[in-house]
Amino acid sequence: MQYREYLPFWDKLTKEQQDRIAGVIEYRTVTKGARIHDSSAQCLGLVAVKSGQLRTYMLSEEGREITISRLFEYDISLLSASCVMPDMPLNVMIEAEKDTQFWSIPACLFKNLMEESLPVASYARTLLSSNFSELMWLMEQIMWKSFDKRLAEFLLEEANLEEGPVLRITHEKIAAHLGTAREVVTRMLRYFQSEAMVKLTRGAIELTDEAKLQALTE
Amino acid sequence: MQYREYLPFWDKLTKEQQDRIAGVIEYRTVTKGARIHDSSAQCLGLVAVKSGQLRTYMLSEEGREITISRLFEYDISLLSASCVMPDMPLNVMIEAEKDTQFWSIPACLFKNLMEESLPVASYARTLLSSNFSELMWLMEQIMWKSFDKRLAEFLLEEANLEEGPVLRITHEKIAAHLGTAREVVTRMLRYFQSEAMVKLTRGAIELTDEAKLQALTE
DNA sequence: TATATTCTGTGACTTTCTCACCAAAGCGTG
DNA sequence: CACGCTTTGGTGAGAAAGTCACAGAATATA
Repeated sequence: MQYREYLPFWDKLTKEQQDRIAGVIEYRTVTKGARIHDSSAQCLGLVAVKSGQLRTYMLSEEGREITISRLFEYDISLLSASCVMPDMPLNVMIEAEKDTQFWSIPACLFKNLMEESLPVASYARTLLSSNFSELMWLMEQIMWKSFDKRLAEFLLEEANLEEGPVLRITHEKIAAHLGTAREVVTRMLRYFQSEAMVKLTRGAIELTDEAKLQALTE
Repeated sequence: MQYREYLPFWDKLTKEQQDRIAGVIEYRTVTKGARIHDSSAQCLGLVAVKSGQLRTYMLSEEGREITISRLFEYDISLLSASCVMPDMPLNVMIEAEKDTQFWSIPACLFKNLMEESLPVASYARTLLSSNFSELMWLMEQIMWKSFDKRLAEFLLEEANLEEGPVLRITHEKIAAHLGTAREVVTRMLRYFQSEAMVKLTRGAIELTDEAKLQALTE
């Protein structure tokens, strides 16, 4: 029942609408690494994260990935509802970066709600608009920033999430986040190490000079 | 007054709302090459194209460009209204690729309409969702497709627009559309010519083997 | 015609990506 | 522990794409 607080538009719904949600909303627990949505499967609908961490990403035919966005507690994603949106089939996948608990509202119900409730339509519009901005930002990064800057930024971000200077992540994963090849990450990290910005060990990266990394991003 | 037919949500508005639009809607005529919106200037709001052709694009600090979308008759864009959308300042520019006539509704009015009219909110949501899809598609192109395929696709698209196999466009412009450097375009075009797919002359490109270009894109 | 401007062509170099392969570290089982 | 297996990281060679500098050709303009 506590899902109300995770749905910002809840209070703006009629009793009847709330009941409809209550009737079909699903609560799920997934473990780290689980893939909870792919473009082939039927639509998951709206996803509201209760705890943990999800990652949305694009997947190429050759198996290359790039992270589009990351979802934390109280975040909501409509990407998985893209099937009710017009036209193009988006190759968006969602997987759990940590053990995660979330609710999902089937796409068809949410679509109906958007069509009959102004607050829901507004909320969806705001969300989409913010997703759009973020995608534009990502595109700017990819198009116009050199890889050393992008990697430095990623490492700092990651350190922030982990709340410590030691990241337990493989080069492979980093490559998937940034949409490049593992070798490229390895080589750049070695360069960072030679400049004393990081210390590399198997499966972990320790940031030894965050200021220097920060300087690099600018 | 004929702008009604260019605003798909017009019939769903109240008389009062229609009057408010009528009071502030602007009709403008611009000539080819004109820049009608940049991220610095105040918001243009919603743009509805009556005739001609507009191009929305991103601009990097170094002056590099990449085309995000192209707008033709009956197309509507909210990009220029991004200021009313949350957060990030988008570096989106709009310029006229041909002499163009369009209407614009100020962002603040449109924002109000979205908040009070379900059909308008719905329409905006649909538009945003479709913009998002297109941006995702563009990103896939950039990330996973080699440049020869992207260029071939662009040439064919352009030939379609011009309704003829002779494109009057410079390498520089193509580079701006595709987000790359002019030299890269020149070299690839020379390669296409050596393969008898195009014939190059100053300021123009003739497609001499569209089938072969088509084959390249797949 | 003379001059300026725009457009295209090219070589040399850097960055990023790809491919192929190898080595080291950890894991599980007998 | 010893053995093989899997995961992770390292590296060279070469291709693709972007950068820089400059030059020549075509066109516009004076």
